[in-house]
Amino acid sequence: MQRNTRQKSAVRAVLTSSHRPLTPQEILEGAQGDVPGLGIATVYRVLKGLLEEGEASAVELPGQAARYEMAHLGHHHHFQCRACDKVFEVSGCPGDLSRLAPAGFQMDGHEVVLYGRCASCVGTPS
Amino acid sequence: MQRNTRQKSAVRAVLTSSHRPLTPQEILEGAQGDVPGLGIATVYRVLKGLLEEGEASAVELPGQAARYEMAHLGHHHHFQCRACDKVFEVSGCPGDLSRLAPAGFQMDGHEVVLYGRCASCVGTPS
DNA sequence: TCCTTACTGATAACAGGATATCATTATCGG
DNA sequence: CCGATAATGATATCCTGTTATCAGTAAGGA
Repeated sequence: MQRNTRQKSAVRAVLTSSHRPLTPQEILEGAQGDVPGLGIATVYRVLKGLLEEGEASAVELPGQAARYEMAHLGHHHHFQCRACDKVFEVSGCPGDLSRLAPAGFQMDGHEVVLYGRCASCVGTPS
Repeated sequence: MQRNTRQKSAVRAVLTSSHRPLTPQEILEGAQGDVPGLGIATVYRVLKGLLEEGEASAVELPGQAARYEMAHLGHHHHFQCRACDKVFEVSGCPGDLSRLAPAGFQMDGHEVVLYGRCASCVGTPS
């Protein structure tokens, strides 16, 4: 039987209110506002459950630990700030890139990551 | 003083002859053809040197350990085969993607990864 | 050729991210 | 309100990729 716990709700709330993918650590810190004693193990357990149920999805970027976001309908990409390392959603998509695939290769998907400075870090010295 | 060793030459040769980014493990196995006793520590040491001198560059893909390739001039991307996991070079580029960045963000680069099946894995059952 | 010392190989140690363990807590059907 | 048990928190453990250690080896200038 599946129970509704304060911990699970808190994790879900943090993911929902943040409109960018979060690391388990960020989720932990955010959810501890609601559930002070929350532990990192629980965050991982809840995330695992949300992934299995399709409620959340993992976001993997080059050279980075996985981040998590609530599952959205539709294909989208991400922007990583080189100053604060936060990852943001990007709604657009360059479109069909299969023309780039080498001859004889069969392409079925793509990932795009944009890099630069987010609105709050523009102008900040590196 | 810097010495030219058989180990260093072997690593360089493997990277040069393979036209795709290789994991340290793949480099080890390839270079052991030339230098049977080669150890993984030496592969990492040589790679570190090549990176510092700009001879090689690291290729990081989402959720993957770093791979290495000899430094090329020019911007390019990669294709990862979902069947054999090998990574291949892609010469094209979708072009300027700054229109995708959220308003107020300052974009200075991008990464694109294509997924699918490489020429040798097309038709292979998953 | 000899000698200095950079380099090597084996392996222990490390790093971090994620999972397993286990006694305790708290959810929720009855 | 109880009681069975799912879920939790603290922490040990795992895991994989990478680096440090150190005695032994070999590159290359003299």
